[in-house]
Amino acid sequence: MSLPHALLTSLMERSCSGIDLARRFGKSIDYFWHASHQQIYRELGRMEQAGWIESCPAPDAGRTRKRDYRVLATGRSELLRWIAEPAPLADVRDAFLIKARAAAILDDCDLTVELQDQLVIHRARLAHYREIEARDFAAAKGRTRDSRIRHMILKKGILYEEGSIRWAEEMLAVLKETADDDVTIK
Amino acid sequence: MSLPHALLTSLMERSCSGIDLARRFGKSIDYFWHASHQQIYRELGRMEQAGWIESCPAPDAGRTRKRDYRVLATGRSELLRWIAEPAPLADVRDAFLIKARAAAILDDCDLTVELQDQLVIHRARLAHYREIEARDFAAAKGRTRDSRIRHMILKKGILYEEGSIRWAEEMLAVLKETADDDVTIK
DNA sequence: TGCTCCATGTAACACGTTACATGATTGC
DNA sequence: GCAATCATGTAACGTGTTACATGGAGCA
Repeated sequence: MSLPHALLTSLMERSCSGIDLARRFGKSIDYFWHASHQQIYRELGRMEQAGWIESCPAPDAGRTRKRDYRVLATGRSELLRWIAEPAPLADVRDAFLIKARAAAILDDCDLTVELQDQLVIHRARLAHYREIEARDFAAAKGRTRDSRIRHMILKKGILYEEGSIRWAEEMLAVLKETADDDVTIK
Repeated sequence: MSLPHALLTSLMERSCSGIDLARRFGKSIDYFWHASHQQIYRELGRMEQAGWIESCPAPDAGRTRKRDYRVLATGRSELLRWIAEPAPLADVRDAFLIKARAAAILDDCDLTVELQDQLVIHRARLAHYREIEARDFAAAKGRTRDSRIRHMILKKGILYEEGSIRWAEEMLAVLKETADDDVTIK
């Protein structure tokens, strides 16, 4: 149950509307905690009910329903309470590894195309993260605690993409070398 | 919707009962696709309904309800169909990175204890994977396509644990160095 | 006027988790 | 005989996904 706390964190960094929150989520938190805009609106409603946040019409709302949300003291202490209790370890769901396992015993399936598509995406993401790193965390800037921690979060993403790329390349090599081996099902 | 296909794969490797499947899941597939035994039983029921698998009383059932499941031709072609269609990229959910982000702007929270607990677990898992690697994939053995692919799946786990450990150690160092910095909320 | 986009939702459903139920077997 | 364990479930609920609805704004 981490989504509300992710939203609290994001709103503490800066109060904003639901759609802005969804957009900021998509740009940064998304790669380690995905949420759709429907989920975010539902959770914002619950959190306002619970008294963790409050909302008012957004400055640029005009006659629309746009609202800005900000964290209340109750929400802040709820976040602190949640941080203090241990969280489950990171959960990974990788359908491709299921495919690899199936491909080990099945004939007639070629995973190289999908692997190459994945490589393109991983390389693009890595390049993107490196850009952010060069822009926001150049040596001279990364001195405050806040900046160094945010840099570490980015580094986790970089580490993950680098690992994915190295693995995909090695996997492609293995598939190529063993392409003509006999594969039979007993 | 990858769980049924993970189960099909596992059952193609070896037909067995629901509980055996759950146990084998827990030992190998679990780290990249977790499923509880309740989920597995529900899915086995659906798959039998769909005609992908069939079951008969297990040889060692005695008077119990224990049943063995095996994959039918329909299930095998469903698996092939699924492998051919592109799967979504691996999905990671890491609550600790949310905490890190919150800790960057909040005072009064210490993540070092939790990080150290994580390190213990990651190191144990890495040691366990390395044991399996030494036992099952020693140089001379890893020659068949099947064996090399299964080795690559294990290597993904090893890569992941190594990355987690390196990151956690660096993060601990950052938290230590910046422990007495001022943290204020604007 | 009609078309598209923006921002906020609703409804229905599939997936995943938690707690508990059942009947058989095993060990003391 | 009794408790613990094994194997298979059921029920209730919470989370996440998909498809669609609404009403205003911007533009031709």
